[in-house]
Amino acid sequence: MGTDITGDGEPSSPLPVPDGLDDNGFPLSNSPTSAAAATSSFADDFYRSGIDWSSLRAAPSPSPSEEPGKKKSGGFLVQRSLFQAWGLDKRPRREEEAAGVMGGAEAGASSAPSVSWPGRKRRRGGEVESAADRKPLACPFYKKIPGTPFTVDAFRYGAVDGCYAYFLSHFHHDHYGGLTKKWCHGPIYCTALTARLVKMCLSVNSEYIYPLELDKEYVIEGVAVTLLEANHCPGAALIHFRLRDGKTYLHTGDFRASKSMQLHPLLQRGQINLLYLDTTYCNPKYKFPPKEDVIDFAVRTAKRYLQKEPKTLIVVGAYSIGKENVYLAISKALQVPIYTDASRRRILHSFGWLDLSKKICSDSQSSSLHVLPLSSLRHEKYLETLKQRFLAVLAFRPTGWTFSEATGNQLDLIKPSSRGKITIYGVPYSEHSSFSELREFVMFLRPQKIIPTVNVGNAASRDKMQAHFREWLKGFDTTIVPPVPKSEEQPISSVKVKIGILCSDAEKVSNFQSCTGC
DNA sequence: GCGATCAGCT
DNA sequence: CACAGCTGATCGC
Repeated sequence: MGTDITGDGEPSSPLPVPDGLDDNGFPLSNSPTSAAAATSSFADDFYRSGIDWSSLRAAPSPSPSEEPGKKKSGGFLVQRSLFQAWGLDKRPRREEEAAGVMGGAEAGASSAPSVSWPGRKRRRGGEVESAADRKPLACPFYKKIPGTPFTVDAFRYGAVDGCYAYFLSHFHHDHYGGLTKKWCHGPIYCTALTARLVKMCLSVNSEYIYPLELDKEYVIEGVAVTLLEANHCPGAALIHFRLRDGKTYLHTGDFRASKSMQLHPLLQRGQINLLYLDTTYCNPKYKFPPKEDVIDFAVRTAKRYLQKEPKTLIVVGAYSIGKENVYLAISKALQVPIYTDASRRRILHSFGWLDLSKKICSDSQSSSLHVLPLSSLRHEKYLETLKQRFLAVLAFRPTGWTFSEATGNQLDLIKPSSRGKITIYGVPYSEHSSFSELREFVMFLRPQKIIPTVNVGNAASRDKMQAHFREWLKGFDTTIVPPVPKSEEQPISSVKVKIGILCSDAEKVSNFQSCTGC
């Protein structure tokens, strides 16, 4: 598909990787299926296309004469130096173990390998390896940003060789997995909202956390970095990188593509060399309506049920963060406060989203609108206990999975599941792009190359996605319009923001801007 | 006991 | 299917 972007030549000799993984962090199949071949051809394809992935590779044998501290450009980056520079000359004592090498759910861990590969610890049926025997996880190549010392959402691999800056796209478990209060592998860059959650919920040391404002260009390790609203959960960001040589990459983290994104000056047609794409629903079978329509449907449904039975408890299922607009809209429409437990209240209040905060109450008795973990919607205990105060329960389970070929965009065709006085509606409220939204986004952007970041654990699924990408980009030449006039050395940034100074908590809070995507 | 991780599950 | 977790078991400290 793409033409050579860099002409930088072939990557250097591969890093030593743990047994059982290829040098991109993909598991080597034990069985002689086509999966192994397809895996390597997938990765090879990216290598062949001329992207220089070598910058994230440590020198084959780190030269002892290498000056401590980081090298800004050229040559290899040696992680060891960074630890020395920080006086943290210590690798983690226990490397993360090789489990879910595909990087957790967002990488399709469960579709990847039911095969177990060497290095994976077995706990059941068989011998148990000791922790010391375990091999470290390899960071998969699609989490690394070529030509930079950056990774995105790569916290479960311990210290990643050559990585000086760890970006966190948003605060969902499958992206921050591995982040704990013991984190000491390097600075973490994310939005201010995500930064607060990382500190509050994971107790990560503030000295490692660097909150960035949306739409502001920062220069980090010589690379211009801008975070953009991702239209996913509060604090979620697209990450835009502009390298010194003019190459431009966009990492979508998790996002829901929208028409308004096309208006962003950094997302103009033909300006992205490499797109790391959230391909969660990159399959034509995933159709769902705009979020507004789903919210409208939930509000209408709630009103209808309340009319029939005024003593109805409305329940909205939600993960830690995300889906706030569903229950906020119901709260506003029905003029009822939102009850949820203390831990979620703490998180929601931390958003600094005043409209939401003022609706939250801590007394379950005084509210007929409750927000629960999605898992509680299965257990009927909670619903049962509340039946003492309410005569009926109407629950919403908002997820992009709630789709049906038949219903498609027709919300009124949704059939709830009912048992007694308890009714549960699965509503197709998605915080990821639908297939058609993905297609429109990609066809607008016309990136030179696309790396899917979700559903990559399965070779067949990767091939299907690549086929879609080819189709979408067919007929367009892949010449990238330089985002800046091609002339002499470009200053990397018009608005330079100093990075490397730790903000005080007060500064970080005052920097907070209300969540535009909410 | 506590925190972290994993298999299994939805 | 698997969103983005949760649960219970297990391990190291």
